[in-house]
Amino acid sequence: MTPKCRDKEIPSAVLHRLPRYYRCLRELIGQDRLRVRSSELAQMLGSNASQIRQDLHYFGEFGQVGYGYNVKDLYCAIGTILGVNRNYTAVIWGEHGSGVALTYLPLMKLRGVSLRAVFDSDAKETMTCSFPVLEEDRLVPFCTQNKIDILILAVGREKSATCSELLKQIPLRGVWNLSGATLSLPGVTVHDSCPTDRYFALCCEISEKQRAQERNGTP
Amino acid sequence: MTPKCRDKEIPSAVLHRLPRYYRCLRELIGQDRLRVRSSELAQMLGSNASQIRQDLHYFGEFGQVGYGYNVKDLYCAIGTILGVNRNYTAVIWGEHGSGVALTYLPLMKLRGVSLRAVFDSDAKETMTCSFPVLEEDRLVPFCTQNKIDILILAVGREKSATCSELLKQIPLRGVWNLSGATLSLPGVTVHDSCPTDRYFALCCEISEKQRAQERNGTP
DNA sequence: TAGATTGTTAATCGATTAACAATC
DNA sequence: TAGATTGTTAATCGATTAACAATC
Repeated sequence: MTPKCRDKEIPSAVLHRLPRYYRCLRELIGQDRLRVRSSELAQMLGSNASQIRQDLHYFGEFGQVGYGYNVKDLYCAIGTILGVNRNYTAVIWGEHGSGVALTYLPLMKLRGVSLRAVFDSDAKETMTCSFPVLEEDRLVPFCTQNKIDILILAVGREKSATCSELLKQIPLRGVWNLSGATLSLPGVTVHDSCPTDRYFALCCEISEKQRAQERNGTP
Repeated sequence: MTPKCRDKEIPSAVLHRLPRYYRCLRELIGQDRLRVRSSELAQMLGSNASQIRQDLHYFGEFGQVGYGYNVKDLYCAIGTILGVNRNYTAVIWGEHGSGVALTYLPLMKLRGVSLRAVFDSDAKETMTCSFPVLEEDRLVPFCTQNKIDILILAVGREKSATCSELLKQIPLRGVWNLSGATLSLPGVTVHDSCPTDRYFALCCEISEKQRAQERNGTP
């Protein structure tokens, strides 16, 4: 039941769906479900049974023909693929409170997320934080000494331009870049995701619908 | 130079890239650039000149052969497509501070985003907020009376199950669903994006690399 | 004019869905 | 056993990239 060691890389579309599968399975465990069919997973995720089987197939054979999947086994297997039990350590680098703000999102309490510190100089007065809030000049030594794996970059667009140089001094494994600017850090896995973009994609779709209505004369 | 009224729907891949184009063009305006080539945009975005031209082509002909694109014109045109000047109004619904926390992200100060209120019962003690923080029982009347367009749902997974009924009572245009749960709201455009998922996708990729290294015996 | 760069069609690539033999 | 459901291959669909004529 251990994940296959495929030579192929995981297709990016599959990789980005895995966390959703993981959440879905955690929910099923909460409901004390023991087995689940690909068709059920598909329904929960608004996807397609074929896709579920196809996706899981990249990692091995987790299911049993005529039965389905064992919920706990599949949950553990996907957890392993996601690296949840490697317990990567993380810090947040924000400004004007954006760093501390992120600690209030449900994310930070999840299994597999080990937040060690927040760097956010001017946050102290405006909100309380249950993680240590440190000064920016401690960023490089702190991350180096504590072998931090992941940095969550939540500074604004303007400041982010100046961050690259500092980040190059830290032996990170990955950066989750929420700043909106483009980072180039050789050897470091960088995932960009600008929260703004999702909001405006939603606006765009709404606006499209409105335009269509206006064209058709619906008042 | 006004966007074409194509009958075709915007392909989802294109729609999700538009906000990035928009950000990119704003940066160029900040640099007082007047014109830009598709190849330059491509480089800034880590994409492909062909793709830029192909994408823009869905909306009309913004460029000039042999010259490129006028930065300001293109910026305005994409703004129109995104619906920025429709100035959709929004509220946030969070809990345990997650709602107020979102107001600290740079998002909320952008043009085209009109945040009107935050509903987050137990946030008041932990942080200050520059937007009105209201009690949850005012959610439905407030949104209805003020004709709120978009609701940003930032409550936790558990609570979100109970939100649907309340949300159905509000005539919203769209919901940006950060809760991780699946919402079904007939007639309302819903965009799901669970911040957790991006973090774990990053972990997954890092973990994959580590596995590959371990296989090859790199210590 | 000549060089540059678009709009647009065609070719390629990857991702999704359908179908079904294998089998518990 | 018979029914159910997987793993897996094949077919379809959509998205990306390449190529080039049109033209400023």
